[in-house]
Amino acid sequence: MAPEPSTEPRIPLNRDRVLRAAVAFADESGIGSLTMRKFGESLGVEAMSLYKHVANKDELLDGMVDVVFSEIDLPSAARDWKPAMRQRAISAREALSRHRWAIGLMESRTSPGPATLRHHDAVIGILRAAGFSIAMAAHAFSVLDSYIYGFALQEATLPFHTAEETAQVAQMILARFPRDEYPHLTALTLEHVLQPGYDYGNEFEFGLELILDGLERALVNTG
Amino acid sequence: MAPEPSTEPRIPLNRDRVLRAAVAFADESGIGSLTMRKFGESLGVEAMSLYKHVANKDELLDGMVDVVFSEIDLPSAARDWKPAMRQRAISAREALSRHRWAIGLMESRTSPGPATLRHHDAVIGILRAAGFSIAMAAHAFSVLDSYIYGFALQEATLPFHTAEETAQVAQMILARFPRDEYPHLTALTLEHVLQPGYDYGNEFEFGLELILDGLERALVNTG
DNA sequence: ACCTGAACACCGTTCAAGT
DNA sequence: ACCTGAACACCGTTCAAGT
Repeated sequence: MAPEPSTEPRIPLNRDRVLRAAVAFADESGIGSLTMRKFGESLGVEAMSLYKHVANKDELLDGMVDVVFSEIDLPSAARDWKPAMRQRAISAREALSRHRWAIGLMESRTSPGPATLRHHDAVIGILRAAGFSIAMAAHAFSVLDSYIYGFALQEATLPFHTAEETAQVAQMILARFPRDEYPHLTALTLEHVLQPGYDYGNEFEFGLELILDGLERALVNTG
Repeated sequence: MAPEPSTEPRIPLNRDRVLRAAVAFADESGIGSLTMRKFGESLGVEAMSLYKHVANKDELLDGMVDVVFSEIDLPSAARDWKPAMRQRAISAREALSRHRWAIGLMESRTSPGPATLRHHDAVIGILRAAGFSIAMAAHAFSVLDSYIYGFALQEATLPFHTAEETAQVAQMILARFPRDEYPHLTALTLEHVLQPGYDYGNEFEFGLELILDGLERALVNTG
């Protein structure tokens, strides 16, 4: 009853809309500027109205991480386990790269949301169907997710994201200490990182294939 | 409260002492309770006195992470690359496990401290001496560190750290949804996680050996 | 029954006033 | 020249008062 005045095309908020708006806000302004007041203002509501949809800020942050997880492709059960795991790893990295604040939130996260649980369930299901024992499926899950999250964390930590920024930052760091204090780090920076076309993101696939090959070997040897 | 007795010799603060005290404070009370005021109070000084030793709170957090890195064993150049990398990985995990707040801080970290740089330099040096090409040393560095950090992140994220907590939390999560909603996750939890003696930390070595073996293979094949 | 402005108990950081 | 209490501009969250 009591319909909204149609002159005001105000779409009512709900939990889902709040979470998606918060993700967009963090993408644009950084998680550090996401305060209940400023975020509320961006939606045209008072901060206190947000508490209608989330119990508190922690729950908002939990929900945001779950939105990011929902963007990760569920691994396809129609494919062999290896391409399925490869695709979901790449998809996970892309999602965490689109929302760089997400990985830093995971440490303080209290409880996994439905998208997270659904994703974990699908991964375990595919590994089990491929013949991994329960223990080996747990091993595989652990090493793959650790790698994905750790890589995302390193990418988020990098203070540069373009070639120019890379050069600038590397020069600045190198200039801060005598050249012979960290000789190997200096050499690797000069001869590798500062070479044209360098992009740390390209390192992801090397490690991913190394791990997938290792898991294949473990599956063949011991199930 | 509890004003310092003027008879007690007051050891003057310096940057190093402040950083170490902050690490101990975060270990005990959690990084969430580390405010400049409360931390200052724990040292018997006003919050403003801390700004004598660190420019701001961000610099304090940066310094704390560097203290954690300084606790990681530098990899020994006297050993073969594989045992050297294994030992430093285990040492890194232990340090990050002792100071669980540290991994969550890394994402917002602005610039690496001397302990971090020294550590990176030693790792690259050992890999190069073992015959890894520059590109392959960069690959190895990336996959090893991603794995270590990601594992630490997952461990810090786990809402349980003892067997009883594990059982409690698992039961609670399982109770939250119908048993057939996440069947594989449920099965793995019941048949693996809730079995006596389960400790997620034990998963670390499986992935570590898998990665070290993969790197050895890559070294033999391509340098 | 709902909404929200004001208030509360905090933050990090600045700075003028005091020694 | 140093130190620090008070102040400033924020926070997340509560709640009584108003509709």
